[in-house]
Amino acid sequence: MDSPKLSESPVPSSSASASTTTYFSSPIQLFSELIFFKIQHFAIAPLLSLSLQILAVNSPFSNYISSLSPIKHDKAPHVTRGLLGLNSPPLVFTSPRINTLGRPLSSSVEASQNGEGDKQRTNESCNLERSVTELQEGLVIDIKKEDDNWDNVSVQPSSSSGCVDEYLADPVEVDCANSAYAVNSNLKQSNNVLQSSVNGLVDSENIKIGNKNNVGKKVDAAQLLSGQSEENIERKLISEDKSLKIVNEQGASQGLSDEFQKFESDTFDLSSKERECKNLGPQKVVEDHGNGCNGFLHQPPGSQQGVQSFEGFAENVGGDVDVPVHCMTHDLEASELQRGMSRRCLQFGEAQPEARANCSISTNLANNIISTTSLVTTSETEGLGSSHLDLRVTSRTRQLVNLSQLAINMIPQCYGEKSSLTVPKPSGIGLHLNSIVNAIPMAQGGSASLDLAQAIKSTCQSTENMDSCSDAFEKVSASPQDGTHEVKVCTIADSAISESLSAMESIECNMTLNTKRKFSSEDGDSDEVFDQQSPKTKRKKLSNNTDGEGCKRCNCKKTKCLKLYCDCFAAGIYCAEPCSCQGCFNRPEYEDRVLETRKQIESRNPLAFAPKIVQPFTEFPLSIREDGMRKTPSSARHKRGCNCKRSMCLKKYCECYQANVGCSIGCRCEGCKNVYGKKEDYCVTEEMVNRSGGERLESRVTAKPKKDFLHSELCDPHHLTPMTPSFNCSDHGNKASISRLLSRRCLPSPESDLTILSYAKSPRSPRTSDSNGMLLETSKEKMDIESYCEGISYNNAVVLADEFHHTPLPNQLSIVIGSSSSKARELTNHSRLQVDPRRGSLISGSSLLWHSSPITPMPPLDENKNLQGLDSADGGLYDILEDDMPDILKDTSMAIKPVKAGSPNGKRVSPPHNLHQLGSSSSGPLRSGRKFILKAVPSFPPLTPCIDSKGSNTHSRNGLQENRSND
DNA sequence: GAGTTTGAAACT
DNA sequence: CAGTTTCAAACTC
Repeated sequence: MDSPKLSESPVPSSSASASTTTYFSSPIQLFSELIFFKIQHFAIAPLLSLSLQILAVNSPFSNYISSLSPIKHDKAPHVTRGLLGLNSPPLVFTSPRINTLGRPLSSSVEASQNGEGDKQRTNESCNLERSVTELQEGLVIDIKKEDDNWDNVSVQPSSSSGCVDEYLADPVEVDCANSAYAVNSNLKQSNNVLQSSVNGLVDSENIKIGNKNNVGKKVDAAQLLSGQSEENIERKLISEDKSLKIVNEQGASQGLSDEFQKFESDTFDLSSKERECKNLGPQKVVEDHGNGCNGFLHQPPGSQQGVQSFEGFAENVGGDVDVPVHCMTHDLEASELQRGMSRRCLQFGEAQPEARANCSISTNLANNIISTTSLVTTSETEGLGSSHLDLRVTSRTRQLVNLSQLAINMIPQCYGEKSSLTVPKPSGIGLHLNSIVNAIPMAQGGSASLDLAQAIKSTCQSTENMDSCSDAFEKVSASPQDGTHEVKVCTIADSAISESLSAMESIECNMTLNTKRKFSSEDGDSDEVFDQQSPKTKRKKLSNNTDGEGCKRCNCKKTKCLKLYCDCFAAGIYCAEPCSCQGCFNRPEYEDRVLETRKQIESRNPLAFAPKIVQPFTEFPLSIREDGMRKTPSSARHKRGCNCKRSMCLKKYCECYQANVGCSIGCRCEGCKNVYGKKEDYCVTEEMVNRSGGERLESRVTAKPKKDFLHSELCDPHHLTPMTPSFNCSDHGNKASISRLLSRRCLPSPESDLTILSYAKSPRSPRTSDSNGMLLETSKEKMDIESYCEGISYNNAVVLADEFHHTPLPNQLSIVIGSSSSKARELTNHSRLQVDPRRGSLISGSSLLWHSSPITPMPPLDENKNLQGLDSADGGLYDILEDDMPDILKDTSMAIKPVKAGSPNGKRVSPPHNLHQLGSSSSGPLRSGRKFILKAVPSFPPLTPCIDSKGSNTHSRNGLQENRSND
């Protein structure tokens, strides 16, 4: 796809116009081609496009300058352009996808036309240095002029690059995902910078941001006024690029970008820029300018090596592109630039905490989400305090930059950032390994941070939520200051969550929570007050709140909320006002203690914080679904099973019943009468499945039901928890249970993040079918809501499926099956796998979500399989996606649909008789890319070990379960 | 609201 | 691993 587009765009053009260009005429063309090729395979096209743009920008810019004025002054603008070049990618981001390429291409074309390509770059780099000084003098005006010129030029190219736009769109997304690093720190600045850069560099057409011109100018002017060097500007531009990407993605998907940008621009511009500038030396800046886009791409380099994550990949791609380009002219410079970029990244990371205070859309949230998916270990989270960026980078690198990440990026950063600012503490939330907390800097009150993250998640999950997010952003933007921001953010997030949940019945609870939280946050030490409150009063509150039961909280008296007895602690969330606990240590103030305790518990039982409800792995395979075997009994089951003796699994004493799931083989209950499904029935159904279509699954995954559970868990630990909520909603009408699950586990708990899949699955269960249509709908809505964020989990699932399909069975299977012991590992593995394997697919998927990307088609197929498998018979996930999923998700869903709707034969989807077959069938043109990704996956150091461990764990568990069943 | 029941979690 | 104790939620009155 990309290549053709490129070929089109490159087609000749008059040098004077510079709009059209001979892309390939110059060596740059070769690079570009290579880049595109890579991009196509990896779905990293956006990055490549960015790099290309940078190159083009530099060259054309220099040309333009040379032509325009003898004065080096022009160079300065070039420098700015170089910066802009850096920005140019953002421009692409800013204008979602579309025109960015065109401009860069045009710029590149111009350069190529000049025939100087590399030379120009070198010249530009020199010019950049000059320009740095000049810019301070008042280059701004020049830049504007240049921008105008560029606009003219770019416009033409843009027109030519209709296809390119599509590419760009994807790249943007990818960039966003990749940019996660810088995003945090840069987002704030990036908005303004991007706007400015866009104004200068990008054509007005490309830029979709309404205020960009004004804002960007303001920013530039402000920077100049402030006396900051061009470096700052460049840095800003870089950051802007990232931020713009993110913003663009968001905006494209949901229009949040505008608000978000506004917010960011309002809050952050100068401070973050200044910070960045401080870190960067002028030389570095110059270098960066010289490389412009390259630098942007290079940002990740540090992570690239170690990380195999998508970002790393994208970065690598960018790096590759850059490298050749630089090699053309300045290898040394390129290396330096890369260094500079890496430095910037680090610096940004450092700066990020501060920036976070500004409440830019949070990469933090994204990180949190990602972390939830990736399951960053607590140890990782520990380091949060000082270096959020590092953690992020690592987590990100480990984690795959999936669509989920993109979605995460979409999530407002305000929360995390603010929290970080206000609270120096490391992300406290990380209570659950599974949970997002780890990655996020939860400086804020633990509960609040958790709530925010959750809220963000929820908001992100649903399109409606997106709206709420936007609203929240607006609100945040409205509140300028950090402290207030935090509170507001929390409230907003809560509100958003509540909104999303409202459909789910938990609204009331959320509202109360929100209000309480608001008060608490506003008041400052509400927690203390709350703690001080008598348990009775608390209980009253709880009872009031718990009318819907969504808001229930713990009432621990002796455990100090540091044991699994405490629902809050078990859910990985901090205790909050609703809790009536006494002597509670499950609070942000005692984060260290909480983390330690968690570690201890996890050391004993790695799955202690894993979701208890698991979707049987057997559902995963499509064949089963097609057969319809699995549809009947609710697939979701309690991971460990209950041990009821007197309640007959008909009361909430029974965890299975409480989770609205049927009992399974794993249960040791006596006289089971579980309404959702008796243990006996479950065994029967399992046998049926195994006999009929289960063979496939059995061959690879598991023949035994328990194993299925384990596998599902292992594969997607997150899946487990989520499932329950849906069930709750559907069947009993146990709003309480539902609300509880939703409020706690689904929303607040990190587990919930992953739940999407389970939710989707849950509908299948007969119970759900039995449940009222209303309930079902609500469950779907819930699923939808969460699904958005859970896109991550979704992606994970997809990845897993892809892995099954693509990778040689043994390894992948091992990965997928990965022992339950380390869910976090699994998650990380999955995420990684996703990233790597999916770069193509996932990215595409993400791109698809955000914008249709050329790559998407391929991934969907795999995803479809995965989804199908996940969805099982009902395809609840599918439905969910269709219903309320954001466009992005819808896109993915769309991709998925064909698979489901269509016969297994569906276009590219091969009938999934066996996982192997699926894997083989799934690949299409993208396949190569996927394979590539897969290869990359193994390279991830953490993955393999994790996988191995998982595999062993799973097996052990399976054995245990089997033993139990035998017993 | 107090007390009882229940089963998971923790401990030995 | 099994048995016991502890704990907090669920439930009953």
